Amino acid sequence: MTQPLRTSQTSAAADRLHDIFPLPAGRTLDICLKLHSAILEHRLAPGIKLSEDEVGEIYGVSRTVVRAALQALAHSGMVTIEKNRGAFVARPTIREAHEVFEARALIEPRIARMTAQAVSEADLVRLQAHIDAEHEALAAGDMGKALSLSGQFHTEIADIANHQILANMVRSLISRSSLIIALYWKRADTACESHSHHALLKSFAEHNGEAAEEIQKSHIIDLHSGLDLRDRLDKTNSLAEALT
Amino acid sequence: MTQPLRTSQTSAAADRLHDIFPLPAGRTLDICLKLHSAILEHRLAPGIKLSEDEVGEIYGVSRTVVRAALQALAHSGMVTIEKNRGAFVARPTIREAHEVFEARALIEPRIARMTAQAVSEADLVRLQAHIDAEHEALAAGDMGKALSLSGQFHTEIADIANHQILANMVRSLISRSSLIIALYWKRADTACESHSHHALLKSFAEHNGEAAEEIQKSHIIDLHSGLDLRDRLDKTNSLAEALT
DNA sequence: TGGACAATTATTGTATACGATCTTGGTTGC
DNA sequence: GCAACCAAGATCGTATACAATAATTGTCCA
Repeated sequence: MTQPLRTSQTSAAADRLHDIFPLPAGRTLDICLKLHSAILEHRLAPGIKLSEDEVGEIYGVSRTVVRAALQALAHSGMVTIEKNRGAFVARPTIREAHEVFEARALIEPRIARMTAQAVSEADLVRLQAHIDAEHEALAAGDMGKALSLSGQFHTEIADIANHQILANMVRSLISRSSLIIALYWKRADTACESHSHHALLKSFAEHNGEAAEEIQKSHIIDLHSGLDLRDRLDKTNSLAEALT
Repeated sequence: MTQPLRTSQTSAAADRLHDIFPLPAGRTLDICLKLHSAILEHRLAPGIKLSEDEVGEIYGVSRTVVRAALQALAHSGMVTIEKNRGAFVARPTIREAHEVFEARALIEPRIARMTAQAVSEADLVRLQAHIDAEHEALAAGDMGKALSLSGQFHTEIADIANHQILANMVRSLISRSSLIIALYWKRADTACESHSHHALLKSFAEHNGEAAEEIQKSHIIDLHSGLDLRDRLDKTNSLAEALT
């Protein structure tokens, strides 16, 4: 297909994102993707209010389209909508955080196995480039970008597996993981991550599904353990953290 | 909590359904649930057009709320929306059908294992009552109701497992399964199904997670094999099937 | 001075109106 | 007679206006 006009980020990743939002391409989808990437890049912190008027004015569209976009985001778990109160960037609870990573630990290893079977040479090259970019961002100290790329690595794997439904589940889980990491990440070093990704890629190159599954499982569990999910004041408003 | 006014069907099932649609309770949610159950009960066949004006007039609401409801249903995969053409009850492709049951075969056995651990006496009683109702419907020859109850049985199990994210995934998959069954079911006898459900319940009563996982896995695979997913004209409009 | 109540303000929920796009039926030219 | 084109109708996409609800702030009384 010819490259359609795309206003933001890498078109490859953006194109795949269409699958999450079952919206006929248009302004609504644009707003969706913009808010989505803003949240993924941690430019919109969890809990922030997304006023319809405000968002509409920023992007130059009516509340109607903003509403549709917010509802779409709500369905993917990135936004919560409260009746007569408005939409907010989601603040996953500790419990949700556990559930997300448990779900990932269930689904992604299976995906990895499928990917090891279906992967092509071009895919391997693309994944390697992704890892390089991740290293690069890490070396530059751009932690936010590194984490974002790390998530995209997982979604790319899911795409290669050629299983749309599981891939969309993974995508949704990874989006939520981004919010969870924004709230609960404790580990300073993400070096081990890159190592996992490299090992995973190696197993793909060897078409070793068993190994890929095992590596991915360990990797997810490792990520899970990298969160600080102790029961500190969970329901704290932004007020409390401003006063610490 | 006090029983809120609920316009349709059993409140227990309906209450849980709220989780699928992240909408603040209101007319939009009502329409969503009504269309949802209509589709699940096979009263709306796959492919049927859901005109905004038409639906709005039926339920006495504006197109605005109907639109929101249709978009919500689109997110859950029950409805497809085509730009400038409208919304239709989804027609899962053969590929999607495979994917749905593959995903179920991955997730539901794990859920079953968790349920075996978390199940209470009250849960067991409720599940048994569900099986009885299923037998009853089957004896009465009401195949549609039996299938609907069969699906609800799976969602109830997911609720007991106490894992919201996986439960919602299962709910979504089962909703789509209903559409798939409407399109591709070939097996005349569903007796084996009831047997599986009974065996599952027994493993729950014994808190035998291993057994529950294995039984559920076999059960899902069995359901999958009960579909006629040969490559007959897949993209057929309602026209072709009207001329057979 | 503290709390409860009431009016104001702001924001969302819903309906309606208008413009854009697609479908459909008829007409015209070849 | 056939195909292509054009116009009319219908449906969706979007914007705007009004109504309903919740948060806030100011005021009054104990």
